[in-house]
Amino acid sequence: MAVAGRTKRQVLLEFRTTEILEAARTVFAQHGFAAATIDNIALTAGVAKGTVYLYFPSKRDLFLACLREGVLALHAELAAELRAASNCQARLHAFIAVRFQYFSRNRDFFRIYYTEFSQLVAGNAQPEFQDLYEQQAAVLESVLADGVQSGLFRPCDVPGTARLVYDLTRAALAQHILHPAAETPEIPIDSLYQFVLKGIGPS
Amino acid sequence: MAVAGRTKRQVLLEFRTTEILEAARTVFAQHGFAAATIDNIALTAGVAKGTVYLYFPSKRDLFLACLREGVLALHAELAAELRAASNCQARLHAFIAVRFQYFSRNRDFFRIYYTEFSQLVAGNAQPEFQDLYEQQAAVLESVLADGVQSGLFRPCDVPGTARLVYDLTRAALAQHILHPAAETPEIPIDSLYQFVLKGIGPS
Amino acid sequence: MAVAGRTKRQVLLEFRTTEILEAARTVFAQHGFAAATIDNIALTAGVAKGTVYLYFPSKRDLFLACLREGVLALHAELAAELRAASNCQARLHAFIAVRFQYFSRNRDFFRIYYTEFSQLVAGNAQPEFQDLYEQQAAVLESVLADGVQSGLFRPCDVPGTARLVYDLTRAALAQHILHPAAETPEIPIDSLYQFVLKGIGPS
Amino acid sequence: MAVAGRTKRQVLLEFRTTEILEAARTVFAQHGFAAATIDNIALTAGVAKGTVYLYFPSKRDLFLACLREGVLALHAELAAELRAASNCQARLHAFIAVRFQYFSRNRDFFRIYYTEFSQLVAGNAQPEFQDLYEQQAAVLESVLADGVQSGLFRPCDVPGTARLVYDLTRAALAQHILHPAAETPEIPIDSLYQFVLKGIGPS
DNA sequence: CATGAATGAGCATTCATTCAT
DNA sequence: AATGAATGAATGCTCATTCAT
Repeated sequence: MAVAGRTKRQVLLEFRTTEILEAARTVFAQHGFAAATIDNIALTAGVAKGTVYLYFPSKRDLFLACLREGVLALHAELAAELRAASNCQARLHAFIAVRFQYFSRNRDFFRIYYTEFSQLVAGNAQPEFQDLYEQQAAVLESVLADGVQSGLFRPCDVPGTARLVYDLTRAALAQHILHPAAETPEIPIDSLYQFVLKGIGPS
Repeated sequence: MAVAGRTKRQVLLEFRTTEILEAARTVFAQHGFAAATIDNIALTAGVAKGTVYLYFPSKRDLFLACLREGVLALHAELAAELRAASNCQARLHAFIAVRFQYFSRNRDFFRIYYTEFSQLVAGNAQPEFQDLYEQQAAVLESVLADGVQSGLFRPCDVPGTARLVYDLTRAALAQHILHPAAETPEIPIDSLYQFVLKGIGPS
Repeated sequence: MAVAGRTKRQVLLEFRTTEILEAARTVFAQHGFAAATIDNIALTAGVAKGTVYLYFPSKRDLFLACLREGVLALHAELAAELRAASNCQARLHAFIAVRFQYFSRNRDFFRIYYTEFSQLVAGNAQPEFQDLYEQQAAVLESVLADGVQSGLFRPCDVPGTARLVYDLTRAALAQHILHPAAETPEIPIDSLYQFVLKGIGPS
Repeated sequence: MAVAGRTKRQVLLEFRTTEILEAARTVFAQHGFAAATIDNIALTAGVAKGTVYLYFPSKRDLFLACLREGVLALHAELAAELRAASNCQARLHAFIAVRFQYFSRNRDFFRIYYTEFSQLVAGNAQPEFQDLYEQQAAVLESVLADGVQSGLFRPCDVPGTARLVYDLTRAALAQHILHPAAETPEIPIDSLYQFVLKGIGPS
């Protein structure tokens, strides 16, 4: 009973947390951080305003929780795919493909992610988010470093190029999410992969 | 006399406008649109709050004026360099170089530019800004199209690739502005240009 | 339980609404619409500024609510008295008497009512208020029409005369409220009624 | 020369004063006191904002000057007509007719007059205006008193009845100005006069 | 636990008034 | 005398946060 009680409590806690997080993601994506209101999020989540504060201490924290949750899920998917990839080129392809597919499935999250990323540029980002960002860059960096060592990629400034590729995929995604006409996420993936591999110079 | 009087007025008008615009750029860059306050901008500009409204009808208008001014100056510089370039590869290089150099010189403006750009992704951008954006993409597109036709670039989806390159430069700039350690803007330019031309694949 | 809960909420809602409405009436009567401030109203009501906006969406709405509430109460009293009156002359007397007595009891409201009425003249009145005004004029008109038909009143331009009498009572009330020396509302009522009936000409 | 110089100055002073006063009347009539702006008045008068303050020390003073000017002109016309009238009934008729005709010719002024009058009810009117008002009431009162004494009017509470008649004409005017359909000011005058004389009772 | 009424700091915007030219 | 740029106090309204029920 005691165990079941605690479990039930745990379940409810998680349920509410998820519920509010999802509502927040939707609202933040639609209006941006500043224009989103706790009222609107609570309404969307189907709870009272005060309830939001039982689960998240502040609006900013709620926003960051949205960000963290999405980024961690993305990282998990990416890690799985990278493990499954056989060589560096496959891992590079996986890096691009997973991000494309994940964000295509979670467009609301992408809007939040992209907006917050732009805060990085303004120098106002949360340290935690910056760390998550750096972490991903490091993953890609190691893929590139392996590739260069094994001769599958041509020698280059690995950290700089890693960031370049990282940023490029984000930028391409922004295009893709921005112009939802292209409903087929596969094509941009390969096209992007080819661009990264061969550039636009003459063969 | 009349001419002098009008000139004096004109001068004051321009002076104040510039003064306020510069203050606004600084404050918007530091805090973002929503968190910036007119009070703060006025204080920074060294004028009273009401004075700001003598020159700009609203906070939003002031923000857009910052954006417009910077974008137009950038476009002007770019147009001059493109005219001076001898062939498509030189023009592609100029496209990348001018943007890099302009934004390196105007970092506050870049923050505003980048943030507003992220609003494009959220679908909340001003039509005027979207037009300016599209216009630049079109410029790059024509450079690429010429290059493909003349064989200097390999055949590709020109509009898509143009956006890719466009977005890549912006993303690389974000990196560069974000990590101001690298005070030498020349290296990223060439490195970026090489990346665009040859990708990272093995030669 | 549910009923009690809902009732309690209902009670609080009505209590606060009334509380704010009364404060607003006082403040609007004292300063007029433009010079009244929400701050002052909130202070008078003993609530915070934001609370006012929980019950009324805007200053203008609050003002109109004051107006509406008072006018509707007046109309209700008038309707009851008119039903109780036996003939047209009695109804005319009731029309005058009820208005006199109601406004004597609600002087703050009269100030608001009278001020807003003057907006009618400037052509800036709310349509809703204009409707309420016209409605009352129509009531009096039907009293006069009946009276003319039954020979109790002499033939005349009924709509025009109705407005004349309507306006006259309002004007007389303004006098009465303005000079509160005469604390006996009965005398002006009969004196006014006699004036309406017989004018000032020689018998 | 000195005389001419002073005269020229005098002329200009009067010209500007009138110019601004007329503009103010128009703007106050259109927007009411609170919503009227000095900017708008200056623009309408064709002078700079600061110039208004050379002729009138404050917005409120400008408003009161509008009021005073119009009221004094009305009083002058009324005095002339009263002197020309042969007996009390003629003077009563003149009282009604002059006011009707004057305000019909000066509708903008009527709006200001009427609005300010409603301030009297709220107890916020300027003492000066109250005096002007009382003065007119006294004029009418003496007409009525004479009439009662000479048997042309039936005995009544003279002061109270004077105010009644006074207010009635103002109210009827409001109707007339409010519903400009009736472009013939003569009819309401006689109709009003008859009402005052005979009331609506059966003959 | 959940609620939602209440709070009040905060901000964009307006405009009467002043004063240097 | 005339101007109009500059001022800054004033105010309607919003919304994150708190807390009594």
